[in-house]
Amino acid sequence: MRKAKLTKNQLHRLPEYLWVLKNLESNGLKTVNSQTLADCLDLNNELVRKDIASISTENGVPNKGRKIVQLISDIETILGFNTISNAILVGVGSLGTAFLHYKGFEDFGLKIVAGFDSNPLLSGKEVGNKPVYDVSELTEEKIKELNAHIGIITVPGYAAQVVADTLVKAKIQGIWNFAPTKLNVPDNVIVSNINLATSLAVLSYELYFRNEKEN
Amino acid sequence: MRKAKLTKNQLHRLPEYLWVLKNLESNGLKTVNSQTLADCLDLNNELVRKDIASISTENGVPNKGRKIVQLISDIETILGFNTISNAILVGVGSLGTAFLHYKGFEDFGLKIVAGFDSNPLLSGKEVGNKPVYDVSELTEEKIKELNAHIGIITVPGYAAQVVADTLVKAKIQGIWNFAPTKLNVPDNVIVSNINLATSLAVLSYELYFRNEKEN
DNA sequence: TAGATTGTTAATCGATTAACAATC
DNA sequence: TAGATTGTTAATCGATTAACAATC
Repeated sequence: MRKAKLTKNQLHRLPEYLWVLKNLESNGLKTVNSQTLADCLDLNNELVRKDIASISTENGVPNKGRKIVQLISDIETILGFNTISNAILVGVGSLGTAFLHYKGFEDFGLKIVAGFDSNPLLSGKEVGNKPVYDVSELTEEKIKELNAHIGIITVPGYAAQVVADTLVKAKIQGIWNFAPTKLNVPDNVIVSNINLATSLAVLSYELYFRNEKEN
Repeated sequence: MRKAKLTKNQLHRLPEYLWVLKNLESNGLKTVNSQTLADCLDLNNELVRKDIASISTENGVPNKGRKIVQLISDIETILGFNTISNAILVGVGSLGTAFLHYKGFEDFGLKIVAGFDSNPLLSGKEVGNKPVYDVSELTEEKIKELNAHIGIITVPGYAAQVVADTLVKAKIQGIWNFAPTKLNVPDNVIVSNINLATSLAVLSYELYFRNEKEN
C-alpha cells in the first residue's frame, strides 16, 4: 500500500489516530471502523478512510472495519516510533534539562544519549544520567561515536542558527528545533520546528477574539 | 483594519513575522517591505502582503514599505504578548517543573503563578519560586484568588481529561495542553494543543521517507 | 515624475467533503 | 443473502499564488 508521500496534515493526524487506537485496544476492542475513529477525533469519516488507506498494509474489511493491532503497528512503523533513534541535545537550560530527565521520548522512538552546552559549569557533569559535553566537542566523530542521527535544539533563539550550523557540520540528519527561529540548513538536513510561542499565540488570540466579540 | 478573523495558518505565521521583525529592528532598520519578510521566511510575497494587511493598524506606503515598530506592536497586541495573563500549571513532572522554572513565557505574555499536582510530596513546596498545591485545591475560588485565566496541562495522557474537567469546573477560560490527547471541553473553553509526538513524528517520517528513497 | 511597492481581484492549487459503486 | 463499511472518483471549499491597477 504505502506509496504516496503523506501530506503534512495527514502526518499530524497519525499520532492522534495512534492515541485513539491504543485507547480502544486497552478497552479490549479488536477492530475499529472509520466512523468510530472519526467520531473520537471530530474528523470526517471520508478523511479517516483516506488517511488510513494510505498508511495501512492491510485492506479494510467491508462490514467489519480494520484490525486495531495492525493499524497501531503500521502507524508506529511509519512514524518510526518502534525503532529507537539516538539523539543529542544542545542547550541544557531549563527546557533542555527537563528533556534529559524525561523518559517519555522513548515511546516515540527517541533516545537522548547526551547533552551539549557552552556553560563550562555543566560540561563533564551528568543530567538525567546522561553526560553533558562542551559544545566544542560537538564534532562529526563524537556524533558517530554516539551513533546519533537527530539533534535537539533547546538554546535561546539568538544562538539557534549557530548551533544548527555546528550540527550540520557534524553531519546530523535531522534537527528538532525548540528555538523560535527559522533555521537555514542544507536541503539534505530535515528540520522540524516546535514553537511554543506559536502554540500559545493561538490560545491568546482565540481568548482575545472571543472577549472582543462579547463587548 | 483588523476585522476578519485570522485563519489558523495566518496565526501560525504571526510569531514568525514577529521574530524576523525583531531581528531586523535590532539591526537598526526602521521599515521593511513585504518581499524582505517573504525572503526571510521562504514565503510568497503576496501571502505576506495579505497577512500583514489583515493585522496592521496602519497602511503600508508604496515604494517604502511598513514601519517595523508599528508591525511589532500590532502583532504583539493581536497575540496578547504585551499584556500579561496569569496561568496555573497542572502536573509538576519533568516538563511541568521545567516550565515553572522557565522565565521565557513572560515574553509571550504568560505568567505562571502556581503549580498543582496530585503528589502529596510536592504540595506545599515551591518550584521555581512558585507555590505548588494539591489538585484538590484546584477550585473556582482558588483560580479567582490567583486571577488566572489559562491552565497549562503537563500531566501524562491518561490523566489529561480528568484535569481538563477540573479546570472547566474551576471556570478557566483557556487550556494549553501538552498531553497527547484530544480534550473534550465545552465550546466556551479554548484549547490549544502542543503535541511533542506529532512534531517528532514529522521529523521521523521525513528521515524514514528520505532513507527509503535512497534504497 | 517615475517606479517600487502597495492593496485587492481573479486564477490556481490542494485538501476536505460528498457521492457511490464494490464487496466481505 | 442483505447491508454495513470499504475504496475511490467527482464536487466543493479554502488557502495560496498570480496579475494588475492604485499610489506615495
